[in-house]
Amino acid sequence: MKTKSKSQRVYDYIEELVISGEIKPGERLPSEAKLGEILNVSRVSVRAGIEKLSAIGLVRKKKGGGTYVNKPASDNYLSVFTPTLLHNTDYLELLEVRRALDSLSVQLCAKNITEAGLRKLNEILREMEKLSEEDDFFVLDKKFHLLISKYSKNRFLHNVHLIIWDVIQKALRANYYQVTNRDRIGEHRKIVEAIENQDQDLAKIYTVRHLEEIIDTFVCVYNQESHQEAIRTKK
Amino acid sequence: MKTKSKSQRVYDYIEELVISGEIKPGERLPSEAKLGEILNVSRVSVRAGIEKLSAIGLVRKKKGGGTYVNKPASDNYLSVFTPTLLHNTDYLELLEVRRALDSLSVQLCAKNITEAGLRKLNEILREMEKLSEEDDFFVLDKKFHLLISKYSKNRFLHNVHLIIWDVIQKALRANYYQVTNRDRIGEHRKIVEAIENQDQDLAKIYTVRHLEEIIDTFVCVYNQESHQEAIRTKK
DNA sequence: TTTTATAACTTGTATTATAACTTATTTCAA
DNA sequence: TTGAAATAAGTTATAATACAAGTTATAAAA
Repeated sequence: MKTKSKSQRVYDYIEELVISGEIKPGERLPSEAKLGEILNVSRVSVRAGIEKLSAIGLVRKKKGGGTYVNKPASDNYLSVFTPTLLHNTDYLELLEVRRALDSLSVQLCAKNITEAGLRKLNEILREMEKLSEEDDFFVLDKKFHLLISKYSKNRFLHNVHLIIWDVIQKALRANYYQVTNRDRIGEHRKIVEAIENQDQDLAKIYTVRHLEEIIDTFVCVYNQESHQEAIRTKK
Repeated sequence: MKTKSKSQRVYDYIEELVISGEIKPGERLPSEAKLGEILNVSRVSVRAGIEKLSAIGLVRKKKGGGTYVNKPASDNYLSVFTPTLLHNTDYLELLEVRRALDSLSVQLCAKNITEAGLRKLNEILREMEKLSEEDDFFVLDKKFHLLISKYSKNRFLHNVHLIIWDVIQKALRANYYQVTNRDRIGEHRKIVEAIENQDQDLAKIYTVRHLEEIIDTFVCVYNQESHQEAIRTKK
């Protein structure tokens, strides 16, 4: 029989308090000192347990103010997954998943989009046209696709998209792949037009095509690189 | 300008080491004392940062032995997280995402499945037929679909599926919804047959149908419940 | 060479102290 | 009585030190 560590006991105790509803989102946990008293452990162990809970986003700590149970659906919920997913992720695999999920979200978006949402999409398109720097394009690209997934009105789907774009962003930073975005703006515009007409099928078609263009570009660049790598190794 | 906490600096530093590949899965981190020296912080702060990383499963601590970077896709590395997702997730939204992702994974699976994989799938089918308890069915159901996603050979997709099934499992435990699985076995068998014939399209069709059956059942049960709820409220 | 004992190292927990920040209370002036 | 400012009390963040408990590397012995 393996004995639980003290910090784990703290973790379990608080998790139970939250899941059982004894402490509701927005409410404050007992102070670290009090928890230590209750569970008969030192403040060090209490802090270790709480640290974990805050890492997974169940609670939020406020220096000097206490520790609070998080309201669900705070934006940073899923971002904790990123590092784990990242160092295992082949970018092509991720794009394959995106093709499936973007198809779904654009369909739902075409059904549920509002006037305000459409204005925002068109605004992003205009900003894209004004750009020259490749880096800034990424920011708009991310904003564009996350906006679509947001208007899918499926929060779980949106959350998964948040993970994905977080991974993409970090992959970019880590230079795991190179992007050449050429003329993606036209593809984006077609998608928006289809959404405007609430044509779910067409929106899906354009989105799949968009993703496949991205995949092709990536595969192309990737092959070039490994080719050059092979040449370098020969020398 | 908000200054980062020291524990966050530790967190970021180690995350960077892992993402950049400087420390690879399975390798050991510098000791807490050494990290504190490097970053010029106390061991308390180092431990706080590492605690978070271990909560999200990026690293694994071994008392007396050191802290190691986790190999990705270790079975337990997502489970810590789920309670947060849970009370925010509408089950229907999740099923909608599953429909999209299961379609993809079954297609890839039909392409990439091995003899051994097929044997395992058929074995699960046989076990399902022998069952009576509803609870045990869930375990097999989960195993079945995760096996398919595993043989998609897309690790990112598989990871997302791991998250999803973890959420489903906890939702079950928390009685957020009721399941009535009736005759899902036949649907499973058709999917396996399509995979055996490496017929990607057919496998996809059966999977979509399977998911839509599940959705229908859920909607049906859900409506009944809210109906009864309405009656209770009236009294 | 293999086994065993030892030493060095590493994480887990406890204690104490102080800094930095937040919240509740009290005090004082208008 | 009200409102603002000052104060006190409470809370998390960090540090330093100590020791327990487990692991790993090294040295000694068979």
